[in-house]
Amino acid sequence: MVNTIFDQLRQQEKENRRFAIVDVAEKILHDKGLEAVTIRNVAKMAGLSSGSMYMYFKNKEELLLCMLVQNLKVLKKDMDTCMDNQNPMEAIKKMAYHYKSYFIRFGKYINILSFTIREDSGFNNLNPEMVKELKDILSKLLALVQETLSAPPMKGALKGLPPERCVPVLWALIQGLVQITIPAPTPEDTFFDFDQLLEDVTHILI
Amino acid sequence: MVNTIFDQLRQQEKENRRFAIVDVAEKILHDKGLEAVTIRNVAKMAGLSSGSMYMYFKNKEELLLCMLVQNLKVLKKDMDTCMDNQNPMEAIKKMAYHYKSYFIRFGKYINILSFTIREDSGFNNLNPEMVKELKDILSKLLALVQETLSAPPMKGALKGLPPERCVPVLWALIQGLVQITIPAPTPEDTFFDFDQLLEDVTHILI
Amino acid sequence: MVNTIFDQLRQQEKENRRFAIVDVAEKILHDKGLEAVTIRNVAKMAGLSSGSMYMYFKNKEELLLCMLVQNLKVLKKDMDTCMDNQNPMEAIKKMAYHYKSYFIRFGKYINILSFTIREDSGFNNLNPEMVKELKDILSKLLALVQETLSAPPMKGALKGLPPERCVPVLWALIQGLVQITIPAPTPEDTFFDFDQLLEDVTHILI
Amino acid sequence: MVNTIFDQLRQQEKENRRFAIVDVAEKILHDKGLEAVTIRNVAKMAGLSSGSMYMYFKNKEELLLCMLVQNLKVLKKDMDTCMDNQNPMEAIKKMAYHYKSYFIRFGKYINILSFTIREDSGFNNLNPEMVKELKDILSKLLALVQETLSAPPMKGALKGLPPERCVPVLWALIQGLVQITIPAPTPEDTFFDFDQLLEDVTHILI
DNA sequence: CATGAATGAGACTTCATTCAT
DNA sequence: GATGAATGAAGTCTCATTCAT
Repeated sequence: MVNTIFDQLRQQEKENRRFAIVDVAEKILHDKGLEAVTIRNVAKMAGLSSGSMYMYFKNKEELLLCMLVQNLKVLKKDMDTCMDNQNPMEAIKKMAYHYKSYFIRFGKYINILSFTIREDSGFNNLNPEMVKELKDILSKLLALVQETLSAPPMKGALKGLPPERCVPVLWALIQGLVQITIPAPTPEDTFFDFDQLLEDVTHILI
Repeated sequence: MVNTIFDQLRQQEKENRRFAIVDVAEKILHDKGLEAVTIRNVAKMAGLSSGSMYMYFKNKEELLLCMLVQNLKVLKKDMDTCMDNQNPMEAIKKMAYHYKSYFIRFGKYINILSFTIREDSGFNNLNPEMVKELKDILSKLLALVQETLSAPPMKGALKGLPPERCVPVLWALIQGLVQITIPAPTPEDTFFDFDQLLEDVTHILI
Repeated sequence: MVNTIFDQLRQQEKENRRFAIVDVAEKILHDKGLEAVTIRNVAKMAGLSSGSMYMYFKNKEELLLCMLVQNLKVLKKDMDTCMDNQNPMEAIKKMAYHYKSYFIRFGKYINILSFTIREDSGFNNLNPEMVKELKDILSKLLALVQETLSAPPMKGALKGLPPERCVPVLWALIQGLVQITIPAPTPEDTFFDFDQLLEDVTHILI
Repeated sequence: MVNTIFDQLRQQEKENRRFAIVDVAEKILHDKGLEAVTIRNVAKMAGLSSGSMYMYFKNKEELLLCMLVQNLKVLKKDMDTCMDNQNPMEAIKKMAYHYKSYFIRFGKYINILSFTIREDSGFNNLNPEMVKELKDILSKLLALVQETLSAPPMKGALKGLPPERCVPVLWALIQGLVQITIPAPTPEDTFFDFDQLLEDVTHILI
């Protein structure tokens, strides 16, 4: 009931530890793939017992969702910085880079759709609040892109298509672009080059 | 030692059974999701013992890879039919539909990247021959698209970009397009509409 | 060392809190079943930390034992009120109702035998004092029944069997009666009807 | 499809092993109590891996249900032998003994009601066929008692109460009787004596 | 060839209990 | 006194894979 200063501290500490755990989980995700992201592994790497994991996350799904949200927040923040740019085309290119970074860091392993479109794929135990938070961030991201596309120099660039219809076009493009240019560990397995492709795309778009 | 007619028959039979098993696996994949694709489930549905599965596939991974190859073959065949089309733009739209179909049927569950870029994520035991076959089909697919883009009416359409550079642009676009328009079970969760988006994209491209 | 007035107060307060906790535990027991009666759940519902539970109960077993004792006390009190009744047969019927109430409230979930006959089944860490208290109440309950059976109108009712031998007969009957008439959630699964059965039993007895 | 002789053998063997496992489980139940009846413990004692337990039982609940059914079958068989008896009162006494034996062996630990009245108490995953079998045996048992009570010498014994209403009275009596005379490990903790009580009850009943 | 019983590691999760603060 | 974070053992269950028959 009483919200003592101590409670606040505790709350803060808990939040920090959640961050730390998510960081560890992300490292495992990146180093060994999604299958290696088990409660046990994460706990061990984070230096706690697997039982303790459940103090910070209701279950494994929540941990994953947390990772996604955290990554999206970073992405959002990165994208925000692009807004200052005078040249919207430049802004969009930068956004593409940020999305690439996000994708390689996280999106490559877990698709955002798994959470928003839950269907049956095992995500049923999620904290509704967190799901809401997720959808919020998503909306804001889309709004950001739309805003960029509505800026004067960009307006009408895409053959006069209204900005709200440009957004999905752009997103699809960037999403696909990033995906097919994911760098393989051995260069000869990497199909396409991101920078070249991005150049070509912007060339076509305007 | 001797390559009798019998050996050939056996070989052929084996191949047929592999097909049959893969079909079953695919049905399970689509009906119940990736998690339900277990060796046991597939074996039971196919009417053989789980032990026998290992006569046809070295591993579970190989089964999955086989599924991918089989699906890519279908995609390839579907795409081939688009070539006849007089109008390259129409051809490309049709290709997009075929890709969508492939994606919903298979690509949605298992990303091609998991196999080509193996890295770590658990695919280490693959038959190199099959991996080679996979890459072959992939190349052919890309060649097909490129061919379409090189046809006279299309030539120079994308702001004069040479066809080999148009291919990835197009692929990225379609890949992303399909991905972000995946229909959710509840309509209100489906973010964008495939047909609308496809319209807009083609409008912009030419 | 010195038994100050403060110590007494503390003692009293501790006792009160024990009561409160047991009440909470009972509510959980009835609402969600025995499995939900965990130290954590009880603590949370009672508004204290799980660690603090151990200030009031040596361990979980003791909490359960405490619940039993408290319920038996209520049963005893309820039964006491039956004594006033002029008609012993009526008194006995009322007792049966009280026992039924006790059974549905508590006995159904935790059998008294688990505590008195400890043997093995996990109850080894009990406070001997409490076990003694439990046995005391039990004795008093039996004495009560015997007293009722010794009252003039009842005397000799059960074919002249001496009261002390009637007690177990009666108890067995009531215990069994209550048990086999426990109401199932769906009426068609409830085997027998308590009231009817009670009628029949009394009809036979006298 | 084809029901070969081999399949039959296998079926039989599987059945036998189920029996064996149930036996082991029962031993554990009796020796260490219900809480000790874990899949792990049973598997270890039976000499298999815990994973293998799931070849024989869909889940833990099914194992328990199986134990119950098996025990009820024995009880039923035992009770059948009582029918020959010329004297129905003797038959009933013998039934009581058999029930006692069943109760000490099994009923004491797991109440039949837990299965038939499932409510929420954790039994939700049961094989409906087995539940049906359970209810069948139960019905037959009750029918048996009723038949005994309908035999001429018994007819009208219980103050003319019709046999179908005598059944629950009797069952309640025996159930309660057995329950309150359960022998404690230390004699001084055993409240009442079964034989004495049974004598008294029959004395009263007729 | 084919079978399916068996394995054993490992997944998630819960909970009574302890202990530094 | 009180707290609640942390533990660690134990629970149920699944699954790819092997191997005697």
